[in-house]
Amino acid sequence: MPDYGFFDNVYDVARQIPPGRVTSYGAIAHYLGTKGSSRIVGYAMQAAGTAHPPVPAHRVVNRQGLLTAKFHFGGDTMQRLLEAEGVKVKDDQVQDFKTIFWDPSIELAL
DNA sequence: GAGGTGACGACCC
DNA sequence: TGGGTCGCCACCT
Repeated sequence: MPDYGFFDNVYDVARQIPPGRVTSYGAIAHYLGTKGSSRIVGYAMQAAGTAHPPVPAHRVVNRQGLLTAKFHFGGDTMQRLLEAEGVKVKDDQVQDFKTIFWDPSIELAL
């Protein structure tokens, strides 16, 4: 079996994010039990573009709901993807962030 | 084996 | 309220 590390764990959670919803790096890290590793989640997302199967990293934003990953996607690709799912984005910031916020520690806590 | 890096978060002033 | 600084832990070289 493959060496399932922290990255794969992050990918697994990110893939469970339903369309039209977004989550934060800290939320995923907290769900994994390592909230201090919020940076690791972001680092994992960097490799998410090369991960298989692909991970919807565009649904993951920072704690402020800001599209920090947008710079890595290149252009407005991230915003376009979110808007295509019904997520309203303005000024690189997710509108009604707390409303569409998807917390794995709650949704997957069952 | 050790050092450096990083798509963040929380604390301090 | 806003800006700046520190910490934090896994992956890569």
